[in-house]
Amino acid sequence: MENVNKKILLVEDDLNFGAVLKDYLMLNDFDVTLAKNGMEGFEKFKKDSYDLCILDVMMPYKDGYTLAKEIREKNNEVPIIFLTAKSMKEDVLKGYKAGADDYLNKPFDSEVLLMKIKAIIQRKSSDTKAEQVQFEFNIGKFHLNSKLRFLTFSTEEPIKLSPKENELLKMLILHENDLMPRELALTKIWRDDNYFTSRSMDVYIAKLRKYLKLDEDVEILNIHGEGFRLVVKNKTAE
Amino acid sequence: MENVNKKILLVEDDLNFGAVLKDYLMLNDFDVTLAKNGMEGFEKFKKDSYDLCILDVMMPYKDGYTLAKEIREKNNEVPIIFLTAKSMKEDVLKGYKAGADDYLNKPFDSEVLLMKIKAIIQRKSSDTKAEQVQFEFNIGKFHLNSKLRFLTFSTEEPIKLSPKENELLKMLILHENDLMPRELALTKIWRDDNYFTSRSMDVYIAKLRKYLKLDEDVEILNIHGEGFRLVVKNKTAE
DNA sequence: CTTAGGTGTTAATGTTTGGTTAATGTATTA
DNA sequence: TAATACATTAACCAAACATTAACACCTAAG
Repeated sequence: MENVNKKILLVEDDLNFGAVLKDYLMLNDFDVTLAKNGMEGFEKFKKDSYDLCILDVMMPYKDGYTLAKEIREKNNEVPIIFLTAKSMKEDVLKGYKAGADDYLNKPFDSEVLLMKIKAIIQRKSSDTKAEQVQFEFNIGKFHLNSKLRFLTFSTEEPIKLSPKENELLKMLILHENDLMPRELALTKIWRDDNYFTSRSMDVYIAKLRKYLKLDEDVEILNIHGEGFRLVVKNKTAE
Repeated sequence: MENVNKKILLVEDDLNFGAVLKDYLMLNDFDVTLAKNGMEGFEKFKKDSYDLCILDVMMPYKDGYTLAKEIREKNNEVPIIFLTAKSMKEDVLKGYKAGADDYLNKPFDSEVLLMKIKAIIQRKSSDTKAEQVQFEFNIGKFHLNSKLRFLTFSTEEPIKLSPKENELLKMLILHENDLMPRELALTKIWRDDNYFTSRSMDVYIAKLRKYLKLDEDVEILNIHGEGFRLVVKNKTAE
């Protein structure tokens, strides 16, 4: 099934209900992270990248609307579904203003939720997937086949890349000459942004630099505190 | 309002209700095309391009689900909202399977519909819009790329700026020829306004002056007790 | 079952960069 | 002309980055 790897952030203060819902979603092959209040939810959101957020409206410390607004400030793309016991018009309007994609009244039918999730995720991913089918790239005198994870330099034997090397190089190429924010690579590739994943990423940058030495016109530069930049010098007409 | 030019295809067989809804949406600055059944709806869809489709489910000749599927075959992007009198679970599921973005039970509140429309359309357009914050500036013979933190003077090698140098220069440029209050820079960039941060800022002003010496027409002047002013002399037409 | 190879993380160590503070001097204003 | 604001250079420290090595884990072949 295609739900594998789709990550859902579920924020629900009713621990009982939250656990049941989490189990149900995991049975349907989603990768679910449960947070028990808005505060915790936002922490988890910042640390990882999700394909969908399901937020309870009524929560202590930080309600669902407030959380949604904070999430929207960080990320204007990720779909948000609200869960609420009330079905007051004002609440619905408030939800949409906070950037909701959908709204569900409790108690709701689990199959309906599943359908909504699928509909929303499918729509989203088809938006971005359009260009994401590309897996062959030229960079300097190199050619990257990111499907086979082969990096080829002119006529030399192809270099076999590990999954992480491959993903990182691809992301750098997609930002060629431009900043690739460190945080982007960490949340998208490492799926976590902390001190250790950041050190790990440095190691991979070093590995890629070693490969890329074959072409002296290709270089990975650091922008202190921001991220990395893959540059190609002496570019001849493409 | 930003609803102008957003085109909605409304397919509704109840002519009375359809006309009322169309008027309501047009009052809210949408450009609405009304079709009175699925057949006509599909014809109109093929002939023009819409930002949103609102489909009644129960219609003679061709029901809303069938129409939605036909629309999806032609266009996988356009958002679809279903209207239905029934609220049976099966119908809801069927709707999502047909590619719906949302679902509304009749009778519904017109404000809620409006909110859903706005939420959906806004999300769609923001997907493609790619937030364009300004990060490139020209000042005298210099060019500043504040994303890469590069200050370039004609054909020379770019000068790499530190984050603080970059922020400060950007703020000066945004106040070109005008006073940039010391206090503004301290609160925005240093996030604190005291004796030491103020001395620190002086150090950065000195650094920037050194860089800017390359163009004798560009200068940072002090306004005693107030702040600084970035001036460009001998300005030729821009 | 054992082990070699591949993959990724953590550790250890050194280098670079960025920012503050200090030291010293000059300009402005009351 | 004293007090305050600004200017400039240099010294210093912490954080970010770079690189190599060691380690843990898994898988597939022997």
